[in-house]
Amino acid sequence: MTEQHTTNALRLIQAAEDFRAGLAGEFSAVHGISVNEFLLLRHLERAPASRLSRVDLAKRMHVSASTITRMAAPMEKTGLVGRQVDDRDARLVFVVATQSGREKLSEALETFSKRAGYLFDERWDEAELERFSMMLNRLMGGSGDRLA
Amino acid sequence: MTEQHTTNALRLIQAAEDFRAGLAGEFSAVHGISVNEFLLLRHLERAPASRLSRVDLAKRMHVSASTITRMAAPMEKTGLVGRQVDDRDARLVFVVATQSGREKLSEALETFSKRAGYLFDERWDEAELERFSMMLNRLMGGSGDRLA
DNA sequence: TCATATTAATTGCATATGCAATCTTATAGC
DNA sequence: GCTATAAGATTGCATATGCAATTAATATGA
Repeated sequence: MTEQHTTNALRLIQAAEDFRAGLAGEFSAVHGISVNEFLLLRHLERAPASRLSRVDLAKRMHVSASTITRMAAPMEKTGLVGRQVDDRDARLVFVVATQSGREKLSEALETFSKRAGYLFDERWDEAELERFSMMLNRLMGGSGDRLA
Repeated sequence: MTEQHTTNALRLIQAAEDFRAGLAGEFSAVHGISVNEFLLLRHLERAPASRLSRVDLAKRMHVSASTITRMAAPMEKTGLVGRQVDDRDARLVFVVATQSGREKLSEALETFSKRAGYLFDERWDEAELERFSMMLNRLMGGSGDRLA
């Protein structure tokens, strides 16, 4: 029934935004990065050689290529990411995670996990968590470029 | 286990953003509104008397009060919402849905439902949809101000 | 009742982001 | 090999948004 689909999609959006909003303040205060910067680092971590071209990142993050250019600039300054021009195709400029960037991601993931724990803990048993995970996995379809 | 919580939260964010990104283009092209404007109208629809103060809307949408002020202005111009100053407390300025705004929401909800259908249909049976709905409901906790 | 503190809304300024144009490099067709 | 086309990245300009300061109105307390 369409009604149930609609309700589920609305709740999906709201649950994600509620969680993300709570995360934003703590990330900024504790780690000095935005949620989007965290997600960028996470995408890099899950990519081969910890690097992605700007267009790849843009597609994965649902933002424009110019946004990636502008996000990467200050992250290069603070040493979280580096820049690598492809040897064969000089148009490609990879964003690559640095050691510092990997450490920052690791710290931020602890905060993330703590909040994820608040979100699920005490209310979910293991079977439910597993089922929920598989359901979300199905929602995301077959594209291999996932955060998790 | 923390690992499972983290995975679930990451997937929750990604699934929501994937869906929302697809929605954005069609909303803009077909209905001439942004996803945020759609959500604002939806919050109004679900509020008593189809109206909410700016601070209430801001809390529900996880944006600042100034953003609500600036979102409402063009929506007043195009007639989607009106403005009502409270009789007892002259500080309160309600954003109230107009007939035109309700119709716009109704049209946009059709697009939304269609895409929600793509998202779930063919892959989910009714029991799963119901279970997923309840799971998301639990995630959102007890606050009564929901989109669904 | 008056002074103080609090709350809602708005506005200035800074940042973030998208779109379109541009630049550079690579690919395709001949 | 040369020209036309396409793709990746960047930049200019417009819009969106948050934070802090401001203004208006209400609530609180002596």
